[in-house]
Amino acid sequence: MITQKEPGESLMERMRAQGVRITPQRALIAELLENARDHLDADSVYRLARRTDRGIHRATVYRTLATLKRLRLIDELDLMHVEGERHFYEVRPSTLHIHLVCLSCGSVQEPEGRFWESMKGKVFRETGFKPEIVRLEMGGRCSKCRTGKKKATKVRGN
Amino acid sequence: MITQKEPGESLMERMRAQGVRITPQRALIAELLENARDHLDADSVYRLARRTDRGIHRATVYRTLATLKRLRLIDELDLMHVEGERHFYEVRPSTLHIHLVCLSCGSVQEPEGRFWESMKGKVFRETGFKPEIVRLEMGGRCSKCRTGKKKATKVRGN
DNA sequence: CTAACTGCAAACCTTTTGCATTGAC
DNA sequence: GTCAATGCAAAAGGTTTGCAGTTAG
Repeated sequence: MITQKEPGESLMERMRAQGVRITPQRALIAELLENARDHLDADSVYRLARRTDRGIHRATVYRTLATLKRLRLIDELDLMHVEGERHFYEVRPSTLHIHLVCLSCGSVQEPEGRFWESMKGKVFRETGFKPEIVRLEMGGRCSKCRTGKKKATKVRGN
Repeated sequence: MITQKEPGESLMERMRAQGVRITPQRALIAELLENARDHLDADSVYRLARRTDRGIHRATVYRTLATLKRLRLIDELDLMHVEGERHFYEVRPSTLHIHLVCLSCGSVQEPEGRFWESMKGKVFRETGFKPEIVRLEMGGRCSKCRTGKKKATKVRGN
């Protein structure tokens, strides 16, 4: 769901365009992030990367994620901490979307739309604050968990 | 700024109403959270609490914050991690507001308004997801930092 | 009185850092 | 060839937990 390929360049091409030195490790991490079916946290990236490169080090993963974040090529998410204190990452999407995290089953929905996009302009017009990064996460109950059994599978506080 | 007193009961009264055992430590922590002028993180709560109760323990602070969070009496914020990985807390406000975190100076604005409140209904109507906790944080540049000197005081990635 | 809470200390988990070596451009 | 990135290991930072003693209701 998070992998609607950007029309433009790949993450690696954009890294190169930003003047970042392309190492095999970075290329691998970029590819993993782009092809991920779910949101990955640092440890997931590390374990996936090790399938291809046995020697890759955790520190390299962290450093690469930090670089990508600094270049605004990926966004960092907390997903309401339903899964502990990990941070998750996604390739920065072209249109703003929000994350609906079900506190019962842990599923994450990502509705898109003009409505969310309009928030940035509204904030700027009303406060003079120029938003660059938007993180909108809602915790609650997805329709399945609400209509189905009341007993939640995996209730989390926040 | 975050202390517009709720019309209803105090945080401690609401804890009691929820069946939580009121200890001096919990009463103290609740009072600190309610009277805080800024957003507090766990360590700030701990240090403030120690001014009154020398013997209070960090673990008690963490456990009380977790309890309040579970009861939905306080909300947890990350404030875009401009200050590291700490979590900040605020007494759950009656009206939804958003947090605008300046990546240059670290200031936090909290505009309120119907617009943000309307997001919950919109999400529910369009997706069937019932939002309980909303966390909307934007990172960017506040008007001062944009109009003033271009060199930021304290630039942070995200 | 008793279940729930506290203080304590140790563990835990994720992330960061200094340094010598390796490698991209 | 040179500067930047990697692997390594150690430390940092923030949070959690098991346990024995204490206390609110």
